[in-house]
Amino acid sequence: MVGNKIRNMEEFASVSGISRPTLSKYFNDPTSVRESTRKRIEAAVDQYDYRPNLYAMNQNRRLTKNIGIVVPYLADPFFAEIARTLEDHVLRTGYRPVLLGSHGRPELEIENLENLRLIKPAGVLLAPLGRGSDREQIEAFCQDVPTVLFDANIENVGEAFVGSNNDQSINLIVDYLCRTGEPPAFFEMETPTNPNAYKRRSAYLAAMERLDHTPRLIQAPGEGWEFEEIGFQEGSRLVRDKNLSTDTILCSNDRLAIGLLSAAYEAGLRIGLGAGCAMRVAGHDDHPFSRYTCPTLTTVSQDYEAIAKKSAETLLALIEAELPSDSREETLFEGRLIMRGSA
Amino acid sequence: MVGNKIRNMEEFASVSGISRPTLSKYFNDPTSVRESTRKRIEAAVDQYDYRPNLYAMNQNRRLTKNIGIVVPYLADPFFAEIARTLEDHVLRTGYRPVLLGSHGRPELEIENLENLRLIKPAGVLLAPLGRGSDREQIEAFCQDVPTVLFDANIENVGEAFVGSNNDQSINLIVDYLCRTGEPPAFFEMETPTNPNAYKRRSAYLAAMERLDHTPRLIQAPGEGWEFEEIGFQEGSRLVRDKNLSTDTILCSNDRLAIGLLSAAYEAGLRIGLGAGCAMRVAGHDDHPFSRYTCPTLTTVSQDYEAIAKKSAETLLALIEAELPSDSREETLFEGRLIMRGSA
DNA sequence: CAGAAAACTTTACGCGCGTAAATTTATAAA
DNA sequence: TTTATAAATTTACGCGCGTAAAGTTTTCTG
Repeated sequence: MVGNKIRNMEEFASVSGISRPTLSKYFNDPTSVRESTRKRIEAAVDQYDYRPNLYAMNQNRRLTKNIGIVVPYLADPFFAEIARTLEDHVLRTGYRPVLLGSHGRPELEIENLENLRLIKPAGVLLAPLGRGSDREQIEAFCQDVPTVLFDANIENVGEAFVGSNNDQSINLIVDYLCRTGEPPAFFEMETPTNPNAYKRRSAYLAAMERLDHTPRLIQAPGEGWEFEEIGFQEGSRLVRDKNLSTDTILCSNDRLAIGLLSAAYEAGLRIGLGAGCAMRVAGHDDHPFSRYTCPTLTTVSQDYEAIAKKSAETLLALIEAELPSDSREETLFEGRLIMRGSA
Repeated sequence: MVGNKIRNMEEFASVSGISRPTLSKYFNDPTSVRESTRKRIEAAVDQYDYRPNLYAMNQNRRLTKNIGIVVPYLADPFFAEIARTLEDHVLRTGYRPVLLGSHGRPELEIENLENLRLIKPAGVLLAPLGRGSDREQIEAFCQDVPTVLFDANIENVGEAFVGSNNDQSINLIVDYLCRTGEPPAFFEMETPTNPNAYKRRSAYLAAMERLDHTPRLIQAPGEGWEFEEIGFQEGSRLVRDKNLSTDTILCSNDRLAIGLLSAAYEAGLRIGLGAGCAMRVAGHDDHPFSRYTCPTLTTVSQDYEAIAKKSAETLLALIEAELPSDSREETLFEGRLIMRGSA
């Protein structure tokens, strides 16, 4: 440890014996300098504990090493988990993730994008709110900043989309449910926030038709992101009225299912597929909490890791290519059936 | 909308008819200019859609308007929720929140602080990991950057601490449990990650002693932040062995309780305070999911809003005072009993 | 309305780094 | 070794803004 702290790259250049332009190149991209020089620089960095001023670095660069990650709702463990995975992938490639949550509010989503503009990100990974999103503004943003959408698609917005194949996953679970008991009714929100919900609804309708069963939609009223509460309220009504033509309910997502399970429990209704059970419930997403519900929740898993990996890789490829891709790539990952106690 | 975009403050000064130093003052603190000038500037900002370059702005400033928020684990809805509340408070005061999660990893916690250094934050709100935290490094950081700790305390580190009064809240729930049934055993992690856990343990022991009951600790093995899983594992053992001297279990936090409830359900054990129930379970924190467990979880609420508000206010006062406070203030909020179905 | 105080303008310099161009040095290929 | 090529150095300028100092205008006070 040397007494005086290095104040800028100029000083660091003189003490390390390496010219400032070369140092600048190194800090911009360590692989852009010869290996021998890189080692010398890294030794000096360790010795003098120097780190370049982030603001001065980014001021004159057209693009920074920042990558924005925007999710609709950070308090939802599903998004928290996928955000965490994305952060890891971004970090590993030498970029700086900047995580922003939109708290379910469209105006905050736009504000987040505006704030991201200020930090001149190399690219953005965006999981849009869905229905509430201001399509025009997001589109405008995507014109300026390379953006990959994930989780929820907005047609023709962004350079690519990575999500899961709702047709396949809903088919999978409908098949399973029909094979092991009565055909399911579909439990969803009346006005879903998320476009996946619409996809899942039509996938359900198609699957039921294919299997020659009459579909049945149960639509819970309510707005916002308190899905458990919405599922609980409508679930309570459901178990009270008991005028259902089936004993099996497929929920549009796990959080609704969690609310429904809670309502059923309160009503003393036994859920599961064993004898003595009044009802079967299945979900969708393999939410982190779905293995601790009572009973544990049968669901379809989304491949978090694959979605995160593919999103990050697509964006980085886009950034490195330095030009907008000519075609908009859509990647869908398949769900896996997770058989647990509830159905 | 005028055709050409304004490229810098110089240009904006000429088109708006206000000198650049005044504009600079305005963007630094809108209240520092005369009201009439402020209105003129704001009109011009709207008209020309100009926003100053963040990097150039921050480069020469000793401190920025950034406020770091660091939490140990963003995938825990408790922290996600409190982080959200903190963000709101910070935004309202004209600062920019920068949210970072440590993913339960001490080295990442330090890295987060190092990254925060780079953006020269005006202050930091830190919920430390606890046991795993590198005390020395955090202490060094707090020397340089005004920091308020919340949720988990580290003795004499940071300018202030805001958390909840574990003595009071544990007393509250122990009292309640003893009054309504058998005195509780205490269910916790063998080696808790969080200092609150230690506080709660001793509060439990003291409360039991005060009430002339024999305390009983149940200590679940396991490391990391998968509390539900740890609670589930130890819970399964517990309901299998059934050699408990009481039918009432107080969990150190709600997430452990969620695991325990799940284990009990799997084992066919009925939880609650009614007749026919084999066991009572209570938690601590009023975790967002605790109202959807089966049965719903009786617990003690932490006052998220109050903790967030006080933390943010304390930090801002500190920043505005521009000098380290002479005494380290510790604020503890009281918990409220949330009576639900499980106990 | 005068005088003082506050707010603003003009002028000028500096921050820490990016980056281009010309030159020198190191490395690899023949 | 010579030669071609890649990499590093030297020199120089600019980015967009912070900010200090001195002068000017506006606003406030009585």
